[in-house]
Amino acid sequence: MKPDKPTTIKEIAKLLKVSISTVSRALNDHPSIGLTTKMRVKKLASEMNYEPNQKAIQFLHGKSFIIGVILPELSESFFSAAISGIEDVAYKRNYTVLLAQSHDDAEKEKLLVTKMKSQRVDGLLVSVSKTTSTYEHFEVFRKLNIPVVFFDRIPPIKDIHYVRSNLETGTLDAVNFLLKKGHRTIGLVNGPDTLVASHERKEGYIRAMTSNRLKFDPSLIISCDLSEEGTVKAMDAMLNHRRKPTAIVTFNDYVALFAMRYTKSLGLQDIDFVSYANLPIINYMDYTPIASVEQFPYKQGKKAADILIDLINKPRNEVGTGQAYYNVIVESELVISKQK
Amino acid sequence: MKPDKPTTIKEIAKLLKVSISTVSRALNDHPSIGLTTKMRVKKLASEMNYEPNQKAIQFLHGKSFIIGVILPELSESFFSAAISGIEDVAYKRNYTVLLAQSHDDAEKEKLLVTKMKSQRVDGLLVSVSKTTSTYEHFEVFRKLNIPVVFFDRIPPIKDIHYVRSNLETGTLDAVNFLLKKGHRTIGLVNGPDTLVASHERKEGYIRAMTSNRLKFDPSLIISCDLSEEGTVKAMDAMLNHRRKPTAIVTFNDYVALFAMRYTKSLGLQDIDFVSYANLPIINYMDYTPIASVEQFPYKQGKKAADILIDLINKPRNEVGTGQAYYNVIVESELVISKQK
DNA sequence: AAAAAACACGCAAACGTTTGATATTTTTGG
DNA sequence: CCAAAAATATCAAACGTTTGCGTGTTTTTT
Repeated sequence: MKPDKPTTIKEIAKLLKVSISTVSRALNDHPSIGLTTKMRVKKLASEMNYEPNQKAIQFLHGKSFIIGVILPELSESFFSAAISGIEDVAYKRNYTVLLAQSHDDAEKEKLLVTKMKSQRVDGLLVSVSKTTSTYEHFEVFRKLNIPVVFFDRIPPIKDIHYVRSNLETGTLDAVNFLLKKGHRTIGLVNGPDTLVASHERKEGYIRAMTSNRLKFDPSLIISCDLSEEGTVKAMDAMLNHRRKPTAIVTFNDYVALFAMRYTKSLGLQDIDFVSYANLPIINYMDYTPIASVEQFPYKQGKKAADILIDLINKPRNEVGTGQAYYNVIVESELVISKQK
Repeated sequence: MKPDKPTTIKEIAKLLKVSISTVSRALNDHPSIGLTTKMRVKKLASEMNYEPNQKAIQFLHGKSFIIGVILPELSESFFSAAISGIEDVAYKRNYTVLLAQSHDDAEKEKLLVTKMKSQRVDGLLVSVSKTTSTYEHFEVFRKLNIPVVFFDRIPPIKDIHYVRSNLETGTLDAVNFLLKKGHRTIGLVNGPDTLVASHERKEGYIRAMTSNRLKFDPSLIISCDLSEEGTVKAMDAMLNHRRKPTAIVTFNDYVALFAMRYTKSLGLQDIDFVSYANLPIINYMDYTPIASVEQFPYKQGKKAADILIDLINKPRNEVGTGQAYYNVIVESELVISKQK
């Protein structure tokens, strides 16, 4: 067996003594090719294991059928779930996925954006890194009219397409759930005030309290830096509060774990925890939150990819003519843990 | 701002009134272009935000600078770590990564292989799905002389390149470690006998015992199906063994968790566990194995990608002329947990 | 001062495919 | 049986870039 170069349309044409264009059209079921020729061409093509050279095709009409995806960390289960959603719609709609992780490094992210550009991706899906503070590197894509859709971690700028989850409603549900269980003093171990996500949790918390005609006590919301030490410090404050909470909402599952481990080490067993994210690991924990706000990363990924591909195939938007931007909110939802 | 088409070399040439080839050579620092022209060209190019059209280049010399990666599940931390390794070398060596998950579905895997082929990847990195039992779909690549490197889950066929870990030495270390701690009766909750991985663990176990002049008791190795129920059943047998083990090696961290949870529920606290994989989650557990066999997925990914890219750039191997295959074993290593 | 070397640049082909315009053949209807 | 219509097939351009070869200048060498 020779080190074959892949079969080309040209060779098929030569062997069949027809023109190149005939072969091309035959393979694409063009109406102006006779049935018999079509058959002959297709037969030989499959015999020769012909596979159209996508590079040539992509080059020809300036489309790559590749979407670029830049996200911070695949090892975070949120993102690995999201990428599955992205992949699934991409493959369904005949695109392939060029993947890259920024590892939460703004510089790496910039570099990746350039790389994506030179690979001529048809569109870009981005969840920005934690350290990213400027956003001009995405402007190139705007100039080239290549759509960019942000998801989950979206930059604080105007006129962008994005998909994100709304934690406010999830938090509302969470607090309502705890209220219904009879809790009256509910703490919130929140994240840094700088995060939008912290703000949403807080708002949801407040809405739940006030809509139940309960007074909202700001001192029951304590921010932490999400580390174990930070969590412990926050929990200390929480447990020494004059109104000691009987239930606590934590910023995410890790904070919940830290907090639960700490309360347990103090011999406290009677605090109910509710958390966010619903990581798979909580299924393996000894003590788990009694409920979790699920953000549906798979769904978010799917939605984002769908929008991106829609944008790619949408008739060219004239920039300036009051472009519409997709701003999709995937509602979060409270999931009550199966009690073991 | 018009909906720009990207700048081409041609436009630069026209504006500068030089030939296309001059521009091309200038940009590539070809020696036969004068310094002044080079400067002028480069200046204008960057002003016009020129970015070479990779599609055209790739098409021209039939190289895509893309490596395809097919793996079962990104949500498994082994693979998400591996992909980071792959990515890192790929980017370092100027390749990009086309990613796809088979979700352990053999059919999907086949489809993906086809897709990768038509995208004309320069090479393929594969960890085969659990359900894959035939391997002809990879033969196409062999015919086209596109290198394929398997990693971790490698197919049982000859003449392939692969990178995998060797669990035998890790197991050896693990058992030795337990022996040194004074344990004399050590159990092994193993996986299904059909897995190579189970076999390696068993061999390591046996080697450790015999090399320490201890009699090897086959009844202390119990297979399970890796589910929670299966683990419990295996543990039951283990705990009712006439020689009740004081230490147990488990097939992986999940089995360890199940087993530990079960022993704890029985009020047993004095069994030492050693496990495999070293998942990040064990840092969050209440009871953790005292040591873990690490398989270095990041390193494996890196190594595999390096080999793949080497193969891509290696002068065309004439098939038939006694080709050499890379068979790399990444040794596993025992990691002793930091005691909290 | 003539020949040789060095330098700077341009021409045109090639990569594999699609596609609008055009040419050839077959069929149809009168 | 002929023109017109329908069916079938071909031609050639285009996509953006690289690169071997050729050619016209300048500079250096003897």
